[in-house]
Amino acid sequence: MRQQDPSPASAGGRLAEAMQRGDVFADLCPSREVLNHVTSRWGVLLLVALLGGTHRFSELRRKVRGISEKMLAQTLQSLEGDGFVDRIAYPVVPPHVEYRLTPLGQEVGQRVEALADWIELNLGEILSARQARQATQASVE
Amino acid sequence: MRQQDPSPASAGGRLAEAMQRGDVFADLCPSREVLNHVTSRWGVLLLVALLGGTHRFSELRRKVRGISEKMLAQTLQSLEGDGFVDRIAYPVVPPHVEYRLTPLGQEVGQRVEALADWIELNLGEILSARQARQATQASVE
DNA sequence: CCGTATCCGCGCCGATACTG
DNA sequence: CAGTATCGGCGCGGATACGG
Repeated sequence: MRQQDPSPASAGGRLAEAMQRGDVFADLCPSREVLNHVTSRWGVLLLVALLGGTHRFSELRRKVRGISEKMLAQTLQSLEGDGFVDRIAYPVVPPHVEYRLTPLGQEVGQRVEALADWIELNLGEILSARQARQATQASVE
Repeated sequence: MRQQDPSPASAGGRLAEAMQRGDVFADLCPSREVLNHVTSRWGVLLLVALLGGTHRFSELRRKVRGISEKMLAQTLQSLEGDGFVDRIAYPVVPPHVEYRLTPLGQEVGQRVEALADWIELNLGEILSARQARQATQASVE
């Protein structure tokens, strides 16, 4: 191994430890499954949307523009299954259903938003780094 | 809209604002593309691995158990393209190539690790929440 | 209004073989 | 050692239609 001092930049969390054992990568690993739900295409956006408070099905559909009913229902179910969202159905006609984050969901949602927001904030720097590299490439060939 | 007070739980970042305009969801949106790279199946694991320091291609292949050469090369290229990793090739035979995080990559990597580690830490609570809900289901039907 | 069911195309990704 | 090239399965997810 190249260097095993545990504190150069990252302070190595449990994930880093688990990587050594190789048991993070089995796709059936529960934490990988949860991570996939959370970082999935629509999971990220739904968590951010729900950080804004309780929403109805149709409200989420409008707010998360471009999502199909199928994926909205499916993603909400997976997040509900992980205990991140609560589904509250009022027995009226026409049906009225509300979704909101559980305390657990708010915690994970904040971390997801922290990541997404960082990217949004630093997008300029990221893209200009891309430019610089393309210029280098051009001068080489 | 149900509630628009901007400070119940999340303090709403730029992402939340952008969602209203609907320009976060275009799949060609650059920030969505970067987010997809970072949260992709192997992107997460590579960033965490590289938080541990510089690695060679074959070292990453061993550390991130289960990844194919194709996906390793491909994911590393996308991360390099976003300015998150540096690729250093030494012109010797046999070839010797090292990968390490840029300062930008360390920042994003820390946020990814924060998310992944939180899940790992709270996995017990997540799974027991699932249990509780299944028990509820069983008693209902 | 809030979903479920079905069909199906497209792209991700693993396997394999090959190059510098 | 460090990749690229090519093929092929299969699952994600969009479109559509239907039910409570």
